[in-house]
Order: sequence, then C-alpha cells, then structure tokens
Amino acid sequence: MTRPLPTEEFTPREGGIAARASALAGRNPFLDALNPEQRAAVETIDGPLLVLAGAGTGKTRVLTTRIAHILASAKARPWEILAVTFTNKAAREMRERVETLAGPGAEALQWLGTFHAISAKILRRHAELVGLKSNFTILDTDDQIRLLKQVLQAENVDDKRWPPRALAHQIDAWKNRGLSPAQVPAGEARSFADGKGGKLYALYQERLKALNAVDFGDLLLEALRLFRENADVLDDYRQRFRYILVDEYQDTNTAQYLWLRLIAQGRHNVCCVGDDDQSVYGWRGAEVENILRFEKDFPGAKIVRLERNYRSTGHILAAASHLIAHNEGRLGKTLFTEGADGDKPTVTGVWDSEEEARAIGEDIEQLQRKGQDLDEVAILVRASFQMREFEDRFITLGLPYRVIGGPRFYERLEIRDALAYLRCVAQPFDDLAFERIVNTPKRGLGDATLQVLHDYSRQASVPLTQAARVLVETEELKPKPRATLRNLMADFDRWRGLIDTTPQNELAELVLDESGYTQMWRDDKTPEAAGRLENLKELVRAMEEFPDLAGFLEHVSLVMETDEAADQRRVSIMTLHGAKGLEFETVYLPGWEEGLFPHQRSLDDNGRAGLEEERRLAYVGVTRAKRRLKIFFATNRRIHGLWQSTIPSRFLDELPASDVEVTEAAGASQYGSYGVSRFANMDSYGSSYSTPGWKRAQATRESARESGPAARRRAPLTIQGEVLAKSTSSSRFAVGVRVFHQKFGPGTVAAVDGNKLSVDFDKAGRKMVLESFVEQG
DNA sequence: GGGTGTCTGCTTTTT
DNA sequence: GCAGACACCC
Repeated sequence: MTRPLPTEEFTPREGGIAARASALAGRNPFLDALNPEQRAAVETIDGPLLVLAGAGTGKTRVLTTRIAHILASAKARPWEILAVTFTNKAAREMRERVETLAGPGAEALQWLGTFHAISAKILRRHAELVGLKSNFTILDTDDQIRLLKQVLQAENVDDKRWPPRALAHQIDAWKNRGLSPAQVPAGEARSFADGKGGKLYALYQERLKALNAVDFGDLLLEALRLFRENADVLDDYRQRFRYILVDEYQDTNTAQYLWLRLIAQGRHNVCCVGDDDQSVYGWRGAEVENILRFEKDFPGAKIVRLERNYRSTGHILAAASHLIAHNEGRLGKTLFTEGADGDKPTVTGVWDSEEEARAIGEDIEQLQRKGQDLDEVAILVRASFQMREFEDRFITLGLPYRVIGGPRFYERLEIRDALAYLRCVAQPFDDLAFERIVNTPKRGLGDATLQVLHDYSRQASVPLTQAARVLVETEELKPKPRATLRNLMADFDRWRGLIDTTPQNELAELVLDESGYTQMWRDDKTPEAAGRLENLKELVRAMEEFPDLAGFLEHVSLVMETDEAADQRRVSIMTLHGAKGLEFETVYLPGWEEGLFPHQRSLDDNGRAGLEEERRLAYVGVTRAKRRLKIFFATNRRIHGLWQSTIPSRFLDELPASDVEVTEAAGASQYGSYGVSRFANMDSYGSSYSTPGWKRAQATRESARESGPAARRRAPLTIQGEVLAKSTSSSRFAVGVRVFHQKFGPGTVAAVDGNKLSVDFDKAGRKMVLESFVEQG
C-alpha cells in the first residue's frame, strides 16, 4: 500500500487537495469505480504507458483518476505533475474533475494546461535565452497575416499571386513540423513565391523578434529551442515533472511530439492517452504516427487498451465499429458494450437540404414532446455552411438552439480593436496593435501618414510608436495629422500612467470612451452597431475577473473563447470536429453525400489518407450518440450557389445493414408531390440501397477502383461533370422557352450561359439553375 | 480618405 | 450566392 505523505510537507494552499487525496488513498474509493483495464491504466504509474482508449471508454476518467491517484500515493506533489491537453476546454474540465476526486485545491496543478499555455509559461521565465523579453506579445492569426503582408511587400512579392494567407499557412505547416527557417528542406523553401519561401519565413521570424512577439507555432518552437540550447533549463524541467500525462495524443503534431519527448526522456514517467481512430486533425499537422511509434520512443512502454464502451447502445456501437473497420493502418480495437442493443440508427434520404432541416426539426419537436432534454440533442455537420439552414428552420419553429464554434468573441472586429487599444497601453511598442487603431476611429491618420511613419521606423530601426514620437516634432507630416498624432501619443501616455492606479476594467472603459472608439459605434447606424456596443460592455465586464491588465491580455491571447452562460436547454449545432469529446442522447448527422462527406477537398488533396481521415470523422460522429442516431443524406444540395444533384455517401454503404434502419423522412409527405414520389421506391431502396443514385455511386466507385488514384480523384465528379462541362455544347434551351423545375416549378428562361440558365420562375422569382435540372415545360 | 463596383474563392480550426 | 478584398474614382 502507498505511504500517505504527511500533510506538513505541503504549503497550506496545496494542503486541501493533497491532504484529502492522501486520506482517501487508504480506501481508494475512486479506484473501486474503475473496470480492470481502467484500473491498470491508473495504477501503472511508473514508466511509459500508452492508453489506447476507444470512444466512450472512460478516457477522461482514467486521466483524472490517475492524477488523483498519483497525488494520493504521494508520488508527486501537484506542481510536479505535467498534464497536457489540446484545448482550454479540456484543460478546464480535467481540472474540475480532479477537484471532484481529490478535493479543492486543483489550482495547485499549475502545469495542467494546453501545450501552448504551458510553453508560454516556460518561455516567459526564460525569454532572454531565446532572444525575447518576458513580456513578449503573442500574435493571433490576424496580426500574423498583417505582418506577413508587410514582409511580402518589403520583398516586392506580388501578394495577389502569393497571398499572405497562403504563406501563413505554409509557415504554420513548417512550424507544426518543428522546422526553423534554417531547417526547412531546400526544395520546400523554394516552393513559395518563385523560390523566396524560405527567405520570407526567415524575414518573418526576424520581424517577430524585432517586435518582441511570437505566433502560436513559435510558442512550441521557441520552447523547443530553449530546451535544446540550454541543457540546464531542460534538466530543471525534467527533474521538476515527475509525472507527465498527455490527452488526445493522436492529435499531437511533430513540434509537440518533440517537445514532449524531450521532457519525458528525463524520468520516463509519461502516460499518453489517445485513440488513433479519432485522429481528425491531420490537416493541421497532427501525426497519427506519433501514437503508432510510442513503443519505439519509449522502450519498455506498457500498453493498455480500453475497449469497454459505456456510452452507446449496441446497434450504434456496431455501426461505428463496422464503419471504421474500413480503414487500414489502425492499431485496432474492438469496442464492446454490455448495455442494451437499443434502437437501430436510421438512415434517411431527403430531397434537398431544406427538407433535411425540416425533417430534423420536426423529429426534434417530436422528441421534445416525449420529454427529451434539448441539451442532449446535437446536429453535427461536416462544414459550417450547413448550419445556416438549420438555424433558419429552428428560428421558424421557435426551437431553441445554440451554434458552437461560430465566430468567437475575441475575434470580433470591435473586440479586436478594443484589445489593440489595451495592448498599446500595456505594451508601448506593440506596433501591430498601434497600426490597427491609429486611424480607428477615423482621425485623419491614413495611409499617407502611416507611410511616413513606416519609412522612418525602418530607416532608423525603431518601433512605429517611437517613430511617431519623433515625427510629431518635425515638419515631415502635414500640420493637421501631426497635431492629431501628437494628441494620440499624449493620450496613450496618460492612459499608461493610470495602469497601476486604476482597475483594468475601469481603465478599459476610460480608454474606449476617451479615444472616441465607443462614440464611433454609437454614431454607426448599421444594425450591428448595437450588438457591438454590447460586446464591448461584455469585454469590460469580463476583465474584472483578472488580477491586472497584463494577466487579462495573456488570457485573451491564449484562450480565444469565453464561457457561454448555460441559461436554457438548447439543441446544439456544431461541426463534427467541434463535437469530439462530447456525447449526446440523440445525434443527427446530416449531409452524408459524396463531395460533402467525405469532403471532396479531402480526397483531392490527400487521396486515401484524406478519405480515411474523413471516415474517422464519421466514426467520431457516430460514436457521439448515446441512444439515438439519425443519419441523413439529401439528393440535391446547393454548392457555391448552384443546385447540384448529389449521390449518397460511400460511408452509408459501409454501415452494417443489420444494425441500421432505412426510413422515410418525417416531413416528406407534406412537402408537395415530388417529395413523395421521389421516395416512392423507398421499400426496395431500404433493403438494397438500389436507388439510381446509389447505383451510380457504386458504379463510380467501381470505375475509380479500376483506374487508379487519378481517376478516383475525379470520379465522384463525373456525374456533375457532364452537366458542369461548360460551353462544350450549346444549350437545349433558348431565351423565352417555358420550363419546369422540380424545386421551383414552372418558369421562363431569361438567359442562357453555357449549361446554366437564368429562369424567371412564376413563384420563386429569378434563379440560376443548371440546364439538366429543368424540363421543357 | 471614403464610397462604390468588381473580382475571387469557397472544409475542418485550436492554440 | 455571397462575403471579403481591392482597385478605382471622386
């Protein structure tokens, strides 16, 4: 049995968690709640351990219990545990759950956080060792893009042909792989902007250093460099972290992997928890291989598989397992449940996305009448554009919903502006923030003025704000802008003087008012203005909780989210990616059509690997459901503004027929004649998937298989291909001809553009439709 | 410096 | 089909 650590060894602040945990160690009540595999994962404390945790097998429980167990057995004190997650949400949850297990005081787990937050914390302590000052700024994507734009312009690169976004993406990819400018393979470095890629990356890094700034990728990369170049620092952290835990290990990118390996090779007490079947972030650098090669990196590693599923009913689990079995290169797990089979998941074909929303809306209303809690209902989509249709429908129905993962609070224009003001106050040389607000609200400091500032700044190698201070004293600027700029600089000095004496929220209010920023929105007559003012108020309110301005700004740059009040029970609408780690009684999965899911881009860009990642995404979707799972596909969907006919997703075919029920849409019958006729052959369809669309899908896939990857890539498009082939043949229709469209009814052709027709529909007005969708009327 | 017209591109998105 | 970026004009 483990030796309880005397409480005296803890400072009073940590006493709570540790004392309580030690007291519990004798009885180990939290261990009793685990199954044998979970228990093995929790009790195997020393040495490397990989926990392969299938969906719904109690992964978080294992992680949190493990922490509680380490504390209870006095193997480490809270600040000697490094626990890494991917999202702030996951970190918060873990902290809360450890607290529930081991009592209050979980804040003593000061090294529980995201890779980025922990890196930032380490970097601030040793900033000077990597050429930064400890108050460095963390740039977000927007700052990053603006900076890159400047770099591109300075290098005379046509930013039309080589957009800053693309460069940002490329640099990000390099950073994800742990590559500094010098380490980028020569071939790749040349791939951007006619061979300038590597140089641009290097210049960008230089600019960051000059600004005393880092981007997100740098947080990891610079920490890595810090460790590599300072053995003593590395050693210190290796000693400090007695136990290391990593959540969602399948999502680590190379930089994170190197970071982790470096630290973990000290004491080798590293526990990674992950599920290769749920790796869906390959597109942002995650390397599933990290999980596959764990044993190689940590010889003697133990592996524990968690396969007992506590979440879903038998049929749902069977559907998920059967689906994911189509992937190659898995570590392979067989999930099982001892629970009931439950209802079979359903697959429903609908005419178009509108009907899809209608059918799902009605279905939810029905469940609601039966007492279903709306918080336990979710609609999981592949792409966010799908959300709108559901929102529209739910507004009409008066069905409460929440969209998760929409535009985030701190990314809103007005919030970013306000933050830029605060950054200027807190960080006098924050040029990017300064540039953002120097002429917001408009005060006559436009491009011309800024150009003068920039010129001087570059030539004298001083920050923009410094340049401003110098130039207000000279004749370089015209009198009016000069006076304005002088006033602005004086304002900033004044606000800065208040930092230590004024609470940060009051200071923020003052800055926003005195700068004229609030007034700008009060004068704005657009409908959004009121909401923006609300958001500004919310921002000021949110600041209260922080110790000071700097603390608040650090939070904002690392945690781009705010907690949403759980005021009402609502249906959740979110992307499949956003749903990872969550569970719901009832899950709707709309849009299972070729091209959308699996997404065409995924297939085009990454071939088989792309398809497998899409399949894992499908698996994630299916395994979110506890009791009810309802999958939909539409025969028609509007893509880039054009109605296109679609074919059912190949993933439908990969569901086990015996565990899935094919049903008719609830709302189909009320939706006019074609809706019904469309599904008149539902019976035969139901058992054999024998609709024309389905057969076409099969045929397409067959031919794709035979003719290799290139053809496969094009294959799903062929059906659309023939109708999309523009200008190959003249249209069957002429202007003035009467036509009939299945969706819009009768109309008159107004214009012909290749195979696209503009038709004035009698009821629906003018629409652009594809020729093949109308009949001579 | 601000407003209007035109062009482009278009998954997922955390930190 | 629509938003966002940019160029051009006033």
